[in-house]
Amino acid sequence: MARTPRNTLSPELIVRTALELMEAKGADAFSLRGVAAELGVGPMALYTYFRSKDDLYDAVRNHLMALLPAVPSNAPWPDQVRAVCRSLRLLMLQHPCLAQLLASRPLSGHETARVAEGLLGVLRNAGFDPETAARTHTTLFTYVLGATSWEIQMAAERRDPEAWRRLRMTMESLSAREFPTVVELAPELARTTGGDEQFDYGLDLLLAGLQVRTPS
Amino acid sequence: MARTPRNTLSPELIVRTALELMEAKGADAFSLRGVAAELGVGPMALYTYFRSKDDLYDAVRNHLMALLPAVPSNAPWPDQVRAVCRSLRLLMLQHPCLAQLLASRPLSGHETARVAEGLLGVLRNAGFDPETAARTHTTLFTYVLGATSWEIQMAAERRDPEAWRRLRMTMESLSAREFPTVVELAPELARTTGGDEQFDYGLDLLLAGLQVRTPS
DNA sequence: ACCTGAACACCGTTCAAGT
DNA sequence: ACCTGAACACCGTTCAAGT
Repeated sequence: MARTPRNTLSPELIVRTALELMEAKGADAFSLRGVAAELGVGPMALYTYFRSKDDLYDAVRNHLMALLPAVPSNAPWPDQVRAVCRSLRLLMLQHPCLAQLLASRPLSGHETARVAEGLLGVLRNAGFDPETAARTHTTLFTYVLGATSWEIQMAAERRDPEAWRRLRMTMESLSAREFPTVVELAPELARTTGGDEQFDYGLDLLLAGLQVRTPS
Repeated sequence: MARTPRNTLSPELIVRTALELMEAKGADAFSLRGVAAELGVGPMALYTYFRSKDDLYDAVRNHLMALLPAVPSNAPWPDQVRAVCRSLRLLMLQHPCLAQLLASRPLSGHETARVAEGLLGVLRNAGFDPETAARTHTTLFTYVLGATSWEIQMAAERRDPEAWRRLRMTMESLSAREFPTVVELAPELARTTGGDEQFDYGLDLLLAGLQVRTPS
């Protein structure tokens, strides 16, 4: 690793390098010392730009959340809601570490403001009162978070042959007397661990429930 | 810490001690060396019972998931679904580390079989076809996971004065031109970050959407 | 089998110092 | 201001050895 000359470091460069490392080796394997080594500087060089490792985590999370596209205008509100939720899921799928970053660290507020603004605006324009709009936003956001995190985890598990073998093993060894339905529906369960169809199914359930309460 | 005599260690004792440490200091601060110290043994003593730290994580997760109560029989199926989802949420609230344990490590399959069996059985008895039952189970499970994880994280943030101050600050400093709806609905948003009411709101949305497709 | 003790290859972070 | 280098207090885990 060549030694980097002075004054070539920047917050953006560090965030970009950190993100690359997280996506290459997984968010767990990531370390400040690793980033520093990749940049060809000593570990302490990073402390000029970030006060701590958590600070860098926040910066990476903000960097990723800023990539969220805007809400499409001129569409029925259910389609707009769908678009926001799908965008967030897609971003998480493209950057799997985002799920962990959103779940682990306290939020500064800025990152989630964009997705909140998108959803809340759509819901308010649709005629929902403030309380219902806020409740619906939290529900939709946490659904996307949970569904996509689970999907990512399951996909990772399928890629790891050892973990996948273990899962198949225990699924097959489940007592048909203790878990009759799980055993019976094993093939269906395997097919519903992720994918666009599964995500949209849950999203449509929420939207269908919401349309019952539609104002106007 | 007194030195523990031989043959007093057991997997159960280690799991219980690990769980206590995780709940006292948070899942992040938890370490094998810490557990060993608490038990009054050397770090390597634990390796007789667990092959690795991840192995111990799995054991703690299994231990917690086994605490899930059974599904109430003799009730309308929507009430049964509600009961299962609420039980899982309650378990997560009582043991906040469970959220992280479910999200971080690959699953052996055994832990989730019980909640799956409960939900799937209820849905199949209600008359849903296998595919719909499986899809609905995944949707409900991931909703509970996402909603409760978020709730726990927000509660932790409120307890940390520094993090809470930062969040309030950025919420108040949000540009009213860039984020008009978030600024307008700030009080409502603050009230919908968790709690029984918020959880049930989302759950009822899903159930309402589901009842549209009810067979029979 | 059950457990110890030293050692290895890591961490994040502090502190004093250099430019 | 920007960065180095040594040091501190930790990690999980391996390995050889003891009982």
